[in-house]
Amino acid sequence: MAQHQTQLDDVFLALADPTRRAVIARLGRNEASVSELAAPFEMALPSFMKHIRVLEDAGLIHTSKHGRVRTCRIDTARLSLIDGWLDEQRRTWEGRTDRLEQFLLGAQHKDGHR
Amino acid sequence: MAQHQTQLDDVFLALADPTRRAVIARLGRNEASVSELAAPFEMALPSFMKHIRVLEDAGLIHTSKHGRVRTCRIDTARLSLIDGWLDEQRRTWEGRTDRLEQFLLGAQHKDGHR
DNA sequence: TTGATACTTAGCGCAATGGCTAAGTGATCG
DNA sequence: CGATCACTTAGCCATTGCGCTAAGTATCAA
Repeated sequence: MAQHQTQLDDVFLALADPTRRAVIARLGRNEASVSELAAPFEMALPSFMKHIRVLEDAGLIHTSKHGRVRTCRIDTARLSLIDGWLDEQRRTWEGRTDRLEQFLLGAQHKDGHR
Repeated sequence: MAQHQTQLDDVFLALADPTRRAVIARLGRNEASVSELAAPFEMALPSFMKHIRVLEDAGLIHTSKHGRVRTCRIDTARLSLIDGWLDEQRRTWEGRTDRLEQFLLGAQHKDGHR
């Protein structure tokens, strides 16, 4: 729960960057090495590596090194964290609509409460 | 499309903070004034107002001022931007799975899947 | 008209982000 | 062995994020 909070922080923060979203989109197709992933971008490799690290810290990707090559894989489950949060919000505001309807239907008056 | 990118940047960034997610959750129930929204938090009002501004700039909420009270409302449509992006990713990696299955089924060899 | 209320503006401080270069490490190739 | 490749580490720098206080503005209430 408390952990859940900072997990969402990390996931949302990680996705708040076009480079990192592009990496996620790319890894959706298949796994890839760091340099394959970096190729489309103009930035220096150390800069790019920071993005990889951010994604990994957020749990959105996992990486492993074989020889001198680090291979990156997406963790699709982690993106579902967002689904969960979104669903929670939707339940809230759909509930709100229900109560609003009850209010509008039930109390033909002026003000019902608060 | 180009705009779409920075919109996602702003939305994800806005949600990468527990205070702001709490505000969104709260506004899911009903609209509220700034000071009503700020009440549960310990931070100073100017600090809190920055969060409101970030949410508004991201398009996640809209605000309007009547007298001295600024009222905030959620823009549920904006959260759907995220749904769109998530769906896009899912289509990508589900497509990947299909191709992987095709490969695995086409070439009956060693392992079935996973 | 005076005072309280509800922001609002301005500006400070510190930590984190996102870019860079330079130099290092450990494979792999010729 | 020596060169090359694929990162990796270290450190610098500018900008941004998120908190604060102090002071200002505009309502509204009495």
